Amino acid sequence: MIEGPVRVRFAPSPTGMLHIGGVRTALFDWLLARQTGGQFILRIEDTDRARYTEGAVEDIKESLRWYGLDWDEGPDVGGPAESYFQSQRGSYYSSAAERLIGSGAAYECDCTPQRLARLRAAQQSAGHPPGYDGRCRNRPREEIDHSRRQGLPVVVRMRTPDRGRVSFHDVVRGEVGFDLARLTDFVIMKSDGMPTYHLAHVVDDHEMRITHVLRGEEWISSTPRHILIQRGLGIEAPVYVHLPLILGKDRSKLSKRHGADQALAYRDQGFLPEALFNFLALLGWSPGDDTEVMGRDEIVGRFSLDRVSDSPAIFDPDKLSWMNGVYIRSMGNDELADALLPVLSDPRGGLPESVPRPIDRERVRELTPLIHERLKRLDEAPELLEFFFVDEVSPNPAEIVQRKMDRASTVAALREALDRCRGVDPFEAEVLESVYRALASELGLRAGQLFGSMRVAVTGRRVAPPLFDTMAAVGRGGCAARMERAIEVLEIS
RNA sequence: GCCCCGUUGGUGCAGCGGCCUAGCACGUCGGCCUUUCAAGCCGGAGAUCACGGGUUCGAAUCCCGUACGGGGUACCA
Repeated sequence: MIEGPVRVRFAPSPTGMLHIGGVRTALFDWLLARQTGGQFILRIEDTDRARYTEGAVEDIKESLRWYGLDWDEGPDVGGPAESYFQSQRGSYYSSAAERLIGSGAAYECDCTPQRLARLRAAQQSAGHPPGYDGRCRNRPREEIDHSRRQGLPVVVRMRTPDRGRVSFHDVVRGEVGFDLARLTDFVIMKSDGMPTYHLAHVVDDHEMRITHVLRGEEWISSTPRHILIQRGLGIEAPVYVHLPLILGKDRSKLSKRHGADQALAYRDQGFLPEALFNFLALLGWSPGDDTEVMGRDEIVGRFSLDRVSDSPAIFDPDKLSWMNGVYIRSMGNDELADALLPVLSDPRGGLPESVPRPIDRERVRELTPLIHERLKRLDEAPELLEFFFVDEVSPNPAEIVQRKMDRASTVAALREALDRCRGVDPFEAEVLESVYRALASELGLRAGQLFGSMRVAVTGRRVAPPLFDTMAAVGRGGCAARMERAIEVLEIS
């Protein structure tokens, strides 16, 4: 447990749609902030002009909102450290870079990309590790200024120690050490005047008084660079928490191949944010006992960094589906119906276009109980409810005929069923059941035989919600018409 | 190549030196319920705790090595 409020940030780079791994990181940030009464800050790291993607910032915000991760400072809500876009915080980075140059911790470099590429190629072919060779370490100021006037690109590099070790404490992994000899002078200011990630986030985390840095494990090996920059600037390091990566079921990096990897894809596939929240919380963390289904508040209460796993978390879509089903079943009827309405109305994947819009909300509320516990994802509803909304279904004759029956006996049974249909009063499940149970025994049929034929006749499907509830919902007229149609189908084919 | 991290049934997680004849969940198989499918309930199969050495009275748990997996090694984050 952490004593005192934390300040944590989620700092995505708007280079594409937000990935599910990013949401998990943001979730852990958020949990920590809410648990300790601290602040969760959203900061946009848009220092890479080449990879900037239009719409990515909107996607990040929309994703966080859908998952219920509200930020206390950042875009749209502002805050004391405004701006929360790195592209608008240039002066912080340039003055930090100047200080580093002034103290000799960093220096300017006018090596061209071509030279660096050649250097790298030579190192690789010679079997050496790639890295900057330090050509500009002691170049006189005038030479660099001259290059700048010539329009040559000039960057700022950290002067890294040639030997020694740097080590830091990671909450998840403990003491982690690196040999400085293999860390070459890295760029902190690019030639376009933008800082690199290494400089920018260190400056901002300090400026924004971030206490805990939670990020993916892929960052652990660049942490020594961040320590070096902090030392150069004379600022204190935050607490580092490197979260285990999320891998697919085949233990490779999560990607489109594993199904949805984009944060909002889950919304579009009919998952509930509460289910994803719960599921994602368990990716790299566990409460210590066998509890799995937990609501937001319970997770906020039980979350703890020292229970974060140090081995990768595997994303199991089957388990997510199961959990989503659990959350769907826990919803109230009207709540589910209201969630289903937009899904059913969707022109793509919703009910057929022939069903007039808007879809009747009351009707959906009546039908929801019939599919409630059969649903794992909201987007399964249109398929399950379709036959209630269309005028006619087309039953397959082979499916109407049940085991140990033939066409003739089935037709005879359906004729009787159709006949009884007119006399059922009121036309409700309970009455229907007693009428048709009686019919089955009169005909010498097993209940399953009669009901099976009727089910296919009325719904057009072999698998459907309980027959009599379904019939009551379809109504007397509809049931009669559909049974007539089934008899026809059997007779003409 | 080099550096860093990891390794418990098909899968996810629990286990933090004796309570482990290794627990829970997903999946799977069987049964009950039953008009189909679900849901629910009951039960089963499934792990020499990656491998090899140590330390210890005692190791899934600590140490070393090997194998395998992952991450990093940019004027990307």
